[in-house]
Amino acid sequence: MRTWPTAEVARMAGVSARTLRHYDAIGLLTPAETGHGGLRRYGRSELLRLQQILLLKRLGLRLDTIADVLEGDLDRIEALKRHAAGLAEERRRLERLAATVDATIRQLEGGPPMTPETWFDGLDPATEAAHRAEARSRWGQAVVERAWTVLQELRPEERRAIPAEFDAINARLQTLRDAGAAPDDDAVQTVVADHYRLVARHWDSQPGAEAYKGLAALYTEDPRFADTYDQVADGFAAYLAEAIRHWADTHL
Amino acid sequence: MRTWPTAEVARMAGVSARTLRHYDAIGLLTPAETGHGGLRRYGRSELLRLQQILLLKRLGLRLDTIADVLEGDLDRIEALKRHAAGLAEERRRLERLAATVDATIRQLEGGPPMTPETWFDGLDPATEAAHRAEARSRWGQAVVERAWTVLQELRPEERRAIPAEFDAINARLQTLRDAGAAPDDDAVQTVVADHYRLVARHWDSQPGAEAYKGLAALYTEDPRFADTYDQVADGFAAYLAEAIRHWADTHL
DNA sequence: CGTTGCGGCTGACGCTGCGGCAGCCAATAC
DNA sequence: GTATTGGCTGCCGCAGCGTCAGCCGCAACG
Repeated sequence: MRTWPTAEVARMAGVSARTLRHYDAIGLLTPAETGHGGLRRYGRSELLRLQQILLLKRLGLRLDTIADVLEGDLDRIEALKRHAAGLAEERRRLERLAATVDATIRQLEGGPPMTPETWFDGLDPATEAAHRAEARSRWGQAVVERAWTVLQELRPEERRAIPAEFDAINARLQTLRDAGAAPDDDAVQTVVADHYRLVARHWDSQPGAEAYKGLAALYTEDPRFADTYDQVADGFAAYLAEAIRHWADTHL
Repeated sequence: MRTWPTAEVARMAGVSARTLRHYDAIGLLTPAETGHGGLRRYGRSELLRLQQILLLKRLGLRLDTIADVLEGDLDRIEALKRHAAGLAEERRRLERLAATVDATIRQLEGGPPMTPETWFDGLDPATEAAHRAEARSRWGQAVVERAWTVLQELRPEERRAIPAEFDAINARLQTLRDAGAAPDDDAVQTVVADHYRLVARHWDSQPGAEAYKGLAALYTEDPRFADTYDQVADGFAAYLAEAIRHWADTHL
């Protein structure tokens, strides 16, 4: 049977000799014979297998998955469909991430600040779940989980509307703060009341003092939130949190 | 000044202690003080820096890029815009790749075969360029480069039309082959003449014998082409190549 | 006073798919 | 005799940590 040395196979297939050695090392493509000081020689069936490998690799399959497919442990079509699903998911993730990046750029350039519905965008599902679980354990189920599910269930036009309302409230607060008003100032507390009503509208029940103050803690202690709020103005998150705590203590 | 130990910072920021140590190791985030057996303590400014780091990381920036940004060596907006461009490119790549995967699935399930314009889809630009360069060196500039540029410059409706014409020719050849006709059979050679005219139509000049035989070599020796053609029927690529070589020898 | 436990530390390996380099061997060409 | 191919075997590097393993210091508990 005709056999070919490494370099020739590499040239024919358009891959490097290093790659062929690697495939040998991981057992993906074993030469037909290996003798005479380790010289590899590949036969026709190895070339065919290499074609299959490169075809599947071109589609983005992992090498171990390719091995499974070629060993018959895995159905090609099944594997490719799973792969396609993964690709679709990755695409969606990238789309969300790109949107978040664009929003950040606009914000840095002086546009409207980043909005709540982008807070969790672009995280992969595992990270996202971990963040939510972690947030839950820190501030209790009530605060984060409800806010989260509420955000998820809103219709798109509602989701787009909410940030603007928060922005408006933030702007009013920032104006008062610039004017030197303390967090427990009456004017500030009036705005906080609006903030509470806004939050309550998207809660599935009226938040109690604990839950509302938990939200305040969220603003300052979770860097993802704190950062967003502090980009309104430096220290704004702490200011808002202080105002909320005072309002909750006096009104709830 | 108040300082916090590793674990506490980790909890506040929602990252692992290991991550903080890693950031220290690569010089991205150095603790305010490190004493008493290597104990790390972070101050307020380190926390702020960590917030910045996590914000940028969430947007998908690489850690060394983040370092550059935070050191002021790189403009945030500039970096983010470059990143956004990269994301867009990656998305396009994934889209093309997904299309190729879908086409492959349909083909494996018995649909129409993969078409020439998907051959190079989903490769990253560097790989693609390398493949083309490599193909050029093997079969000469004329064959691959022209075919490639021609494919690139076609209008979409033309690109969609070409594969069908090739498919039709392949089907005619396959019929003859099934009937036992040799590659140099007159009937086969007539079909090859049509094939030549089809190829010539998309070439920027009439291919000579060498170029046309180079194309035949491409069909059998480049796994990307060979695989596609052999999925018409086993050994079809070799059959077609043989027929082409004979026709070229007698007609060009 | 010993032990357990917690919280911290420092390596070092693992993952993915090779690229690239150093160092060595064998056959061939000059 | 020697310079050139062409092949081989390690091993490092890449991104960003997760995950041990192994050790230290300080506290509480029996």
